[in-house]
Amino acid sequence: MSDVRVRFCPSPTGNPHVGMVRTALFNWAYARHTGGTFIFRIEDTDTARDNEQSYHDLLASLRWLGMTWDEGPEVGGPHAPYRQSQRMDIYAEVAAKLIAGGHAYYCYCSPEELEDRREKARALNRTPGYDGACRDLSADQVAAYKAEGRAPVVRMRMPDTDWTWNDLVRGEVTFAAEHVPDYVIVRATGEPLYTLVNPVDDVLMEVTHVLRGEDLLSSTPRQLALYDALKAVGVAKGERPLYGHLPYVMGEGNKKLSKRDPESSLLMYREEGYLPEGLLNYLALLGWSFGEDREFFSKEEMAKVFDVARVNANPARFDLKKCTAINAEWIRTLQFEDLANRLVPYLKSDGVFAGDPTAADLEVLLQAIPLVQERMETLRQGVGMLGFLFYGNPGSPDFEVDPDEAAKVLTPEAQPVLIAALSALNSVGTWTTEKIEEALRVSLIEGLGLKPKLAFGPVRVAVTGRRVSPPLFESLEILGKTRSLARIQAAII
RNA sequence: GGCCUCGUUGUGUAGCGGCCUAGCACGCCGCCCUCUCAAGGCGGUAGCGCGGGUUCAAAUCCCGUCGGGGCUACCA
Repeated sequence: MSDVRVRFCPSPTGNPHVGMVRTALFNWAYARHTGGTFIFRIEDTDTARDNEQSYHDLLASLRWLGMTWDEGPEVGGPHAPYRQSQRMDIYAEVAAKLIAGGHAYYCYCSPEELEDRREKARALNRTPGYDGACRDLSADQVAAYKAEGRAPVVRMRMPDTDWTWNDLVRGEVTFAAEHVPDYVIVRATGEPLYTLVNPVDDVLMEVTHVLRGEDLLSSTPRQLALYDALKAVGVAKGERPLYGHLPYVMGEGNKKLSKRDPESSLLMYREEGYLPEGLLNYLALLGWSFGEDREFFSKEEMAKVFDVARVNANPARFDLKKCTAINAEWIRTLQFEDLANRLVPYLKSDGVFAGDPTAADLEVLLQAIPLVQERMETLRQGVGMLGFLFYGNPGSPDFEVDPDEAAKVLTPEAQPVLIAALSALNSVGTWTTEKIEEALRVSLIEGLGLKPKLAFGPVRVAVTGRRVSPPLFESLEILGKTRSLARIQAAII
């Protein structure tokens, strides 16, 4: 066990999204690669935006993706609890120590006053940060503010030094002291902010490597300062954590993939029938590469070779087509039974199965898997390809031919084809793919002199309801003679 | 506006001074295979943002410039 400790610490607001998953994946992979510890922490200190549903979605999502955490909600650990909403007393204590040590102070400026002064700073082309007005208030001034009924926030007293760190993915990054003003760590209500709780917990949970989104790059200097202060008051003991800022996952049009974009929603991928393996594989490619021109790999294979140093700094566009292509590739690698099992929930939710499938249903499904496996890109697409095998069963919808398809293919000219097919199939003795194919070829290709497309098209639509279907002869075999003939009969006017 | 950051085909990347007339994958186009659709095979399309340096040699190093993005909260 190495002493690498990384964490994934989302805040439970809204739907889990893919950028978040990518961050989790890189942290997870780094922990597994180094034999370190993957910590899962919930940053729910913003009571206005956090919600319980989102919290549950987060846990369910990581579980679905198969990223197990070593410490965190539901599994516990030496630094429990791992939900910040349950650690408020800790933050209050730390804040008090920081104030006592002179590293933070009460600030009585009102939001309006602050905004006013920020505007003025902007007008002078200065960084519009806090001007330090309350840094050294006299007892009288404090008393006066209190008499006005003002409730103070707590602000960090930033030392007058430049901040440099060696970013794991970007190399050396420096912020000049003047661009990192005193910042708020505790609200006037007494609630601690992200600016406090995040670094404090990283320290308390002994996090060694902070791998997070690029959006937090500019908050790093403040966290370095806080770390130093925590050390000065005896809360922190070891070294500063190392920071690595992962590039954004962008959506269409060079915009950061926002939670509102449908493509960003992890839940959507699950509903559409993306495999965890496929999604994770694709996400790994955003900002990182396996090397050796290899793009298809499992998260375990990724973990074997993953190194933060190889992470790319430039933002990556999320490409749904490529994501889908990789998912399709993953589907093709699945064992028949595995794929069948994964398909069942989708067949149920789309109403193909009324409830749990019967043993007979399962048998048919398993037979049909080889016909559809290489044809579907998502599990949900499989439902559309397989439905015709089950429609008309008790509890399932009735079988019917898509009206558009019927209009195009089941024309009056197709009637002789269907009649010939019906007769030919009726005399097939042993109902096997080979016999079926032979009968239809003899009857329609040789007998009627039709091109294959014109010969089999009407039969395909009559039996499967669609112009695009799994291979016809195999489908007929699986469907069975009785139902096959009945469907062709039904298409004859 | 200020600060930070990023810049290889449409997209994701490989590339770490000569092996690059820039490789791979997805996409797109064409052909083959073929009962439809896929899968598979073969071929094609398209890129180092721009300008200066440094060097015998630059996609690779330096500077500038332009463009994108982020931050600039009592959100995270």
